Amino acid sequence: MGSVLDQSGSPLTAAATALHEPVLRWYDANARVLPWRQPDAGPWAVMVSEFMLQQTPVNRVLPAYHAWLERWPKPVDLAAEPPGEAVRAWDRLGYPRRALRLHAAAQAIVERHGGEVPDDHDALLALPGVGTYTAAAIASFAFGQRHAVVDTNVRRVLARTLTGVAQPTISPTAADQRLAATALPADEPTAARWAVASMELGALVCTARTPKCGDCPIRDRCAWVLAGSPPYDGPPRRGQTYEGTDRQVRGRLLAVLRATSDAVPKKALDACWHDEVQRERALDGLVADGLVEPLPRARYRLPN
DNA sequence: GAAGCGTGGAC
DNA sequence: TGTCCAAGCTT
Repeated sequence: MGSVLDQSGSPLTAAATALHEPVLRWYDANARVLPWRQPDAGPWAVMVSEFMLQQTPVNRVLPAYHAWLERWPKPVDLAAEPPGEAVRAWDRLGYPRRALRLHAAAQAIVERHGGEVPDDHDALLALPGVGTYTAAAIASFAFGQRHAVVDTNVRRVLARTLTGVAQPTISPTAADQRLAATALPADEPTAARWAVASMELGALVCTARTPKCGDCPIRDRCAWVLAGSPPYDGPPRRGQTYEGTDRQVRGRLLAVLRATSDAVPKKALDACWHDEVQRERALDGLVADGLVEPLPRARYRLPN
């Protein structure tokens, strides 16, 4: 599939290479100070941050992140706890299955890697809850390796600057990965800096809603801006409904269980939602997911 | 490949 | 006010 146009030395590669210097300079001057970027943040801290940042904004992650690492400074500390404690400490970050997977990943790290977060991309990818993005992010941010780190920010930056469209495709594609790989600087340390810098540019300047093109270090070579910033022209992005969904019911049930370490009578859970059919379905789903443990005499708690 | 999975802030 | 969006993963 490798067209000549995708190989090094192509116009696309030249366009990408022209972005590196200004973006790296911009990052050095404008990067946010975030705890997982500090010198004392090891691979475990980076890994915890990446799990929490999957679909949850930075500002809401910060308090949970600090509490988590204070309580569980190493993978072995988390692995020694019941999974329910991870779910409780997850608080209201959302998608609590991530807490379960982070706990399972910590156990796998203890069992397979001597308690140290592995630096190998494939070993990372094999951990529960670690997909393409997170494996590349940990390998790049924590270990300085050269990987295409493709999240929604990077997809948007590349869609605008190189493809010339207002928004990336609705879901990630193999083409995104190829484009990001093409845009990656050749040498390892520069690639690692580019990964975090291009992501930060997407988070702070090249934003989804109202991009701050006036502050952008590469506006003079952005394909989208040079094309006159044409509006999004693609299939409608279906918004997520939430009110009345099983998700909402699950959230309410779990909120009750998080609030106490005691076994909760089913009657207390029944008060969460009026529709019995939906309520039972949601509760069954939580049990099936391992987020809730049923006990004798119609009682429930977070898993032990 | 689509669907399912939380929660809250911003405009 | 409702819609969109936020460092995705799993089945």
